[in-house]
Amino acid sequence: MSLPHAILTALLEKPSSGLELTRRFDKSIGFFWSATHQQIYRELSRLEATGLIRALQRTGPVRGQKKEYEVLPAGRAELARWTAAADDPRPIRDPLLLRLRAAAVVGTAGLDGELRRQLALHRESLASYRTIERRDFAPGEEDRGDPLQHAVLRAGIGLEAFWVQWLEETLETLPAPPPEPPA
Amino acid sequence: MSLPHAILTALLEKPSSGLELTRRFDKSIGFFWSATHQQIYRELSRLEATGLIRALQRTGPVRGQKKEYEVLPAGRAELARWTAAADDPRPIRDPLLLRLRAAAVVGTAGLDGELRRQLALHRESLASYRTIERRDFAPGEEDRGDPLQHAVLRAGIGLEAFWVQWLEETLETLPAPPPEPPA
DNA sequence: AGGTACATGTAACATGTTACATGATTCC
DNA sequence: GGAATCATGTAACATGTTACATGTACCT
Repeated sequence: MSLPHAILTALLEKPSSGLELTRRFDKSIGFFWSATHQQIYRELSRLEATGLIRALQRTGPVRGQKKEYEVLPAGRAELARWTAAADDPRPIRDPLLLRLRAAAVVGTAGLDGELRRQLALHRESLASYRTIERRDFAPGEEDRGDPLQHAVLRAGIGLEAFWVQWLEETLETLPAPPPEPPA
Repeated sequence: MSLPHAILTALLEKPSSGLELTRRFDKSIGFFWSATHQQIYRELSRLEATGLIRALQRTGPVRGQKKEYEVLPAGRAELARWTAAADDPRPIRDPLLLRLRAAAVVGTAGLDGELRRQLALHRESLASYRTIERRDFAPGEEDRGDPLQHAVLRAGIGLEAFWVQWLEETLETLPAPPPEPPA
């Protein structure tokens, strides 16, 4: 039950329409909770039906016309409750680890290349998070930025850094792949 | 599409019935890909229908009677293909990070206790993974255990260690919670 | 009038979760 | 024969993904 709360948070930060939310879920919020516009519209309808948000006044509900939502007091209360509620950490669930386990059974052919590919992608993510950190949380300058938002970003950086290091180590333990045949 | 491949891997390691698979998904495989028995039975039916596995001979298909499956050559081939296929890393998707972002908007009341709870749980997981590592991958003793399986375990250890460290850091940046009222 | 971007939505399906139903085997 | 355990399954629902449908606003 995270998506409704993600939307409540986004709407509290700034009342928005479905499409605007979709764009924000492609950027900052989407770094740790992605959602498509179909999910967002479905969830907006539910949140409105349960009285946690409401649409800002409009003459008639016409398709194709922008519809902005804002959070109602009940929505803010629900979000505050959820923020501090007991909820166990998500168990690890990663297809790449599954694939290593499968490779232990069916062989490592082609695995080396895929691990290098993943490594390159994680290095990219890591670099982009670090750029954001330098931009939004520069040290010294009188603590710009919310410390909680900084903690979230540090989590992203730490996780990407972990994967980079783990992939480098794992590539070393892998048997060398066959050399590329000359063209 | 990871569950079918998780099942193929498990069945290659050892042909099993649905319930036996369920138990194995509560242990080693489940550390990085969990599944309930309902999911497993549903997927076993599909894998059998698509010719990747088959049930070992039985007189009549009776409810309540054990049914063992084994992987067919097509299943092994599909697993090998999937192992080395290009598949982008899973984006981060963690409700706890969402909750921190929400707390930046609705306040940090009660957050401290929940972070400490999460920290305790991650410390437990970390300790249990390290115990397994000492047991199955003791150094020196002529490289017992598959290096790929060891890499998977190192990922679990690294991720739990990351969360422990991150939670410790984050708790320090949090404003102190109100003192407990005396009983 | 046509194209493009904006904006909201439906439909169908895949995956994951929760609750419940049914039968077989073993032990007392 | 009743309880506990083993074992397979159905049903209903929640969540997430993919493809498609419909309408508005603006520019040329």
